[in-house]
Amino acid sequence: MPKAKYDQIYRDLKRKIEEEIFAYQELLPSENTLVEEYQCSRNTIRRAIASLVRDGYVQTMQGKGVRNIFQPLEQASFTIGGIESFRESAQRNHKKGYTKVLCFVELTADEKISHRTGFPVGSELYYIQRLHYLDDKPLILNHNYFLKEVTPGLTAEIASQSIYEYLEHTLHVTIVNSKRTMTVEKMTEIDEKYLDMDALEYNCLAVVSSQTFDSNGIMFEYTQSRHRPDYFRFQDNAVRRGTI
Amino acid sequence: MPKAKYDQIYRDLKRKIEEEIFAYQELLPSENTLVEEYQCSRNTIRRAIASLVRDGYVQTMQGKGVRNIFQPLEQASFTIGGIESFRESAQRNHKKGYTKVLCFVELTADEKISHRTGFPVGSELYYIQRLHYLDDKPLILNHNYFLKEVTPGLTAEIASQSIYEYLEHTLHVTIVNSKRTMTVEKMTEIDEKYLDMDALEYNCLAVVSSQTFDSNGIMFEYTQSRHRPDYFRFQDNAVRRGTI
DNA sequence: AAGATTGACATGTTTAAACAAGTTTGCTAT
DNA sequence: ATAGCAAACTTGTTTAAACATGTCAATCTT
Repeated sequence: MPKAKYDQIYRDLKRKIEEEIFAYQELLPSENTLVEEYQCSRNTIRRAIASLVRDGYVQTMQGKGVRNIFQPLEQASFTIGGIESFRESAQRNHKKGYTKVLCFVELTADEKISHRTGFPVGSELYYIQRLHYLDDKPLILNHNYFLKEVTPGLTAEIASQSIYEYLEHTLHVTIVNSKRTMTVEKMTEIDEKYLDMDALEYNCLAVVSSQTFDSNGIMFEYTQSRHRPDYFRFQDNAVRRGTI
Repeated sequence: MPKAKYDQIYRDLKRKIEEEIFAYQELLPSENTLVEEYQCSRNTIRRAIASLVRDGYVQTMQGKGVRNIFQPLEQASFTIGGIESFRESAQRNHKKGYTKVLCFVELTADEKISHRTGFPVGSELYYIQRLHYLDDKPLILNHNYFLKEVTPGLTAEIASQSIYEYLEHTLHVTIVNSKRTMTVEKMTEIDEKYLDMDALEYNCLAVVSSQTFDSNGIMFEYTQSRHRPDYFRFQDNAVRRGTI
């Protein structure tokens, strides 16, 4: 599937790091060595390495080399990060997940919705409320707004499976960019009703709001995901400017 | 200060986007046009644009152009994202911030600390507990562990000012990479004591744990930041693989 | 009028080369 | 023995060129 050479090299190096073929704190082979190994130009190697840096897998040091700083982390809980659908995340964590559609309506963005979501007033939208289960526990309450113009033909049936699969494979909408904001919010009655939080004494949720853009640079989705706090974990890697 | 050409172009384009010299949803000038404008090669332009993509400022579209998708966001609350110290964040948000040191001790990592922080057992550490105030409100309770070997001479006095300024300007330690994990945790008695949370009925905190690496790829800091939820906001931009 | 083709132009990938700048190593002159 | 230096590495920046691939509009064909 990945046809670009730099992407193949990136994946191969990433695998070797994850499988500890390169040890923690060890230096990777030099760029020129990798050029010979992969039979490509130095630029292509550097591009693959830049991706590993961005992932927090390695650290480059001018004059010295490229150090492996990857440490496998406990996957105790459900982890997000990157652009990934609930189904993909569930699969990656080897859990069985399913989705219940609580509400599926069409509506037009008024002033209030526009301000909250970023869609222009008057936009024709699908509004979907969904509950995501992982190992039979309701973990995420999702409020989705999709721009009808970009995502025509959406149904409750599709929403109970994977909306993203429908978008990508049927409508050929490609997701390119997603701006996310994470906050902590007081739990509402609706949250309490759907997420089994009685026994636990949390009164807050982790809330992830995201605006998603398609390949035309059009924002076609606004989603608010309300996560049970005991199963929420977000990973991130920040790199000093200049490396990418 | 930024001497690299691609970095200057990146900053200039970023500024033009922020000042809305390029309108939202407008296409930027084509790469070849920018090549003439900035008198550089196409690769250098492409590198600058790649940085803007990573920031979520623009979106590239093969065959079409580069679209500005930047929208100024409400900075109502304290925002983190990127590698930035508390002092820098406060300054960027035009708030006056100060820091109170609650505890400053030296200790050696035992099994328990090692497991929590990722430092090897036996590491000589500074452990610092700090409270960050913004506009006279205590917002963040910080637990810092610094590797003594990399950060010698740290004092409570320095900790009450800016540790990062000391590291960068006095010790010339450059921070390169920071792995962060965000979770939501139940509030403890200590949290309650220091963060004025009585009136509000939150019983949770936003917790950011981070491991920070220096330019030698050595992890020299582990920090757990416990944020008052009503002032916590984390921004992020996820990009589909292949763009960087 | 509708459909197909072509050419101009956009970004995406890859190579090659040169030079800059930081680190390490080992030799040399003292 | 050691301080200093130079050579041989390392990654970082920039240019130039070629070709691939996607988009769009004008034009040609039917």
